[in-house]
Amino acid sequence: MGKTEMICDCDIIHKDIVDSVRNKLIDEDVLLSMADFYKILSDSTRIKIINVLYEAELCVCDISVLLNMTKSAISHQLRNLREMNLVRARKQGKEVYYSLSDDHIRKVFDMTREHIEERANETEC
Amino acid sequence: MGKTEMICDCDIIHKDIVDSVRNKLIDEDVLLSMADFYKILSDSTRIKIINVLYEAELCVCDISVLLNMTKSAISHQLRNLREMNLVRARKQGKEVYYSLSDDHIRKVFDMTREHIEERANETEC
DNA sequence: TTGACAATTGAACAGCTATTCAACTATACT
DNA sequence: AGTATAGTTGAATAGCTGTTCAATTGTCAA
Repeated sequence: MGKTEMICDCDIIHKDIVDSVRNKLIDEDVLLSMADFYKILSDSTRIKIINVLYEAELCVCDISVLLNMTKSAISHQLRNLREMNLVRARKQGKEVYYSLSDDHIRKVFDMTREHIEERANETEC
Repeated sequence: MGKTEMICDCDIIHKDIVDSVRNKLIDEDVLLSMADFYKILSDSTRIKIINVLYEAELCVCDISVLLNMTKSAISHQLRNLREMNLVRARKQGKEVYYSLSDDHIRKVFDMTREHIEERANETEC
């Protein structure tokens, strides 16, 4: 019964609990998308870009100065953020201005920030 | 004035905007902690572990069966999750039972899930 | 048209990380 | 004590990813 191939070599599996949990699991595609969503925010350069765009619409040049990184490095990461629909681009003359694509990312950002700063206070003791 | 070393080679920097943004930026340590927080959730195996522990306290064996992965792989990732205080371990006899360490991770998980599923609906058209 | 510059792109490289494998620890049972 | 099993650990490997560098595109101005 169950999987044809069992990688695990255990005897003590709590069959009833395992079966119960299995029925409640989230669809794997959704889980993978969630992981991808977190992944895009898990890089220090990208989170810094989100942070500066949180405050204003900026061109690649401005972001480069604020982060003290090359335009190339910034441009590569902006591409990733754009592909995940976290930022949008607006071209005006030679420059391209970037901004956060919607308010959802702001909420996620705020929430995580609060979480981190709470944790920082907790560990003070 | 400004940084001693300028990596960026731009001329058109919007000095007023850049200065204004710079004053509002979040402390770098907090940003790095936020990135680390996202990083721990950005792996498919870890997010699956969170998902199963969301439903019940489980031993390593149970998790291995549910994810169809070796105990070693699961154990390595549980270690990462433990170090980030996302899960806690309770030893009972030979087995070690894992559970989510608090409700905060549940809220973050729920929120992201909603976000992903909304996005999935939007892109249906 | 020519020159200058903002921005993008692709290839290469270096650093990181998840899984595998084997060895090991700890606990329970006989 | 001896055996079996749950779980952990460290080293090695393979795959992924962020930055750099050089080349290129697109736009503006003379």
